[in-house]
Amino acid sequence: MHDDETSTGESPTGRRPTIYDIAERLELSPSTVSRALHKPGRINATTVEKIRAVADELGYRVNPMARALPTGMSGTFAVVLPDITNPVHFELIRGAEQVARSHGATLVVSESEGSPALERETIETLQQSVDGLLVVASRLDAAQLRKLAAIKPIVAANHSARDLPSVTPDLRGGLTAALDHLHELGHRSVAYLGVTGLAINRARWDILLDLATEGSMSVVEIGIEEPTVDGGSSALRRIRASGVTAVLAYNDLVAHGVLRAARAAGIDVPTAFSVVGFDDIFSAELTVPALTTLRSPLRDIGTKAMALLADPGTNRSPSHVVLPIELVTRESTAPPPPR
Amino acid sequence: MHDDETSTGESPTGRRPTIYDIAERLELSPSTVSRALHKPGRINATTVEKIRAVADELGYRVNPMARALPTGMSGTFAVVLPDITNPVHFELIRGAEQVARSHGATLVVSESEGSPALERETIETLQQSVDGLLVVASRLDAAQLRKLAAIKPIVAANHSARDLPSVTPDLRGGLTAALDHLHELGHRSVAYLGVTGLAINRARWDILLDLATEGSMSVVEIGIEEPTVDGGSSALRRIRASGVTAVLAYNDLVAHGVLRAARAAGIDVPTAFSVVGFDDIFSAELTVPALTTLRSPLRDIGTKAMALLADPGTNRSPSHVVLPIELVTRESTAPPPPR
DNA sequence: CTGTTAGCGCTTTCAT
DNA sequence: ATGAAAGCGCTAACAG
Repeated sequence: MHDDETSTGESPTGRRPTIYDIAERLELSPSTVSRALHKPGRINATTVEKIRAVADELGYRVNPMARALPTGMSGTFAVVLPDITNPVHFELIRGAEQVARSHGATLVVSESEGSPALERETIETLQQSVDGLLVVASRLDAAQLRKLAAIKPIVAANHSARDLPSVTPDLRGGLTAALDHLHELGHRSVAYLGVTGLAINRARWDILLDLATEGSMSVVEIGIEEPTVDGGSSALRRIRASGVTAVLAYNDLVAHGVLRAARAAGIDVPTAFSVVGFDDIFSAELTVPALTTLRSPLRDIGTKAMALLADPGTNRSPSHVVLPIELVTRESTAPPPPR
Repeated sequence: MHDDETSTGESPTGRRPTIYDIAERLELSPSTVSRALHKPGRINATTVEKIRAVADELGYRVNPMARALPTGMSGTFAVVLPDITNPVHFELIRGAEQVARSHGATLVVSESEGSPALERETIETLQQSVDGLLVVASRLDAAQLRKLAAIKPIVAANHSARDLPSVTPDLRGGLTAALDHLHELGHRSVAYLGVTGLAINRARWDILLDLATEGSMSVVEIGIEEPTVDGGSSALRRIRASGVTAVLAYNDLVAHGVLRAARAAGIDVPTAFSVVGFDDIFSAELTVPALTTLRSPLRDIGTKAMALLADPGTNRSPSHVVLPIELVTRESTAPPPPR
């Protein structure tokens, strides 16, 4: 059996060829090879040809490390986020990955486990080897981030940071739509299921407070520990005790948890109370009842944020991009029970 | 407002200090600093102290790039997978990330979009800057992978590759359990909803064929294009046409799709037919009916695979680790309809 | 225990 | 259009 049918015929040795190898082969200087490969136009067209030919005959690839040393540019960007397991982040990562790739860059993903200290540590370490960082749902405050950004550009995704470029969803718009929807259905008192201690949570709560004051809606906060399915489940008793007729969940995972707990307890949603999620992750339409949720433009946030980051013209100026949130009405919201 | 309360007092300049800066400050040689920081025991304890002190006074961090050049070790590993968006990969990535971190290494995640050519390209590029690769659900054949592995170690995760270390779930065991379960319920004909053209798919199908021959079960394959929710939905008509009373889905996403389509068509699962998923992603228990599924030890696969990869003693020897699969029985399976 | 020297692979003046 | 040489930050012999 012959299994040698590879396109690029790399040498059998375990060592990758360098520009020296190809320079030697052609009796040229390494600098010429370097230029031929990366500075179009500055070298005789026919020598470029030859160099190219030998390059892929040898299966040459530039060594990004070696390249990064003199230039200070690594061609890689990092995204650091609190929890890589949260489906919310995936579309964001994917958007970012796609844009990074279109710039010929690589993406590094790193998790900070929701710890500010670890987040800081991660950023400082990563800064040595990337051209910029995408910080998602940071647990660090604006001042710290600004200071870190002095070394390598940082753009904030999914949370705002005063002095940094940021890409965020239009929380106010989205929350308004959700509250209006609930109000139209007849609800007058809603609970917000938030994760205590997160900056983004505070922002939402503030807006909700504003909105409630404006409209004729009463709103209470029910704090949960973790933005997970289990976190949501654990809140059921308090939801029932609070007497609200609708709940706004921190995210879809939490909403899933509420649904699961309600179902387990024999409580029908949306008959007993309505549930609105946040994010519209893929499973939101698969539950029963299917989840009414605020669709956050995750993919676009990732795309936009990476575009800002990859462009030297924008990655330092604090431009705040705000993307619209859409209310997706499904089955988990209905008029409140008569009382 | 004073906002200077950072722990490590880094210099106001945008340039990170090097070992030269700290060597100069202490009138030592750079190599002493290098050793003090990374070769414990070889340097006078008190000088190490001083060096440490100056180091974090200056906010020093090693530059991994500079370090990688002479050593050939970058301290980063890559995981390349077909689709970063597939929840199946979440836990695997997370497991890998955790182990990588415990080795002080960074993880790069890269997507190949299911294209063999792009996968190859991605691997070759990444090889220059990582110490090893975790290739998940590869679309490349064993020969190609073996050849690529000549440069940097590759371990195969979630699919086997003859000459490479691999970590895979016990497909045969799992499928046996699923078929037994179905058989006990009274099913005698099942369809396998596979993604045509994937190596791992072929493996499953072969096992299924084996198993069907052994037991008294007839099995047909229904091919779908993509292992996604939509892919699953699109198969409903063919499932109904085939006359089978149970279906084994390629993964939970596909199963979700079948459930969704059935629900939309007013067909009740499991009354009309049973559905068994694969993987047990977090949303499997949230659907209605909750999904009976084969729980693949994703997290452990990630953990194990990265452990093999990070250990120079194991990352070249083709050890095949097989992890057990567990059948999780929920609501989507029941006796077949009487006929 | 510590200093000197050379180089990792590539880019980049400065020459020619 | 091409070459020579220096250097990016760090490590690794090889001396002392």
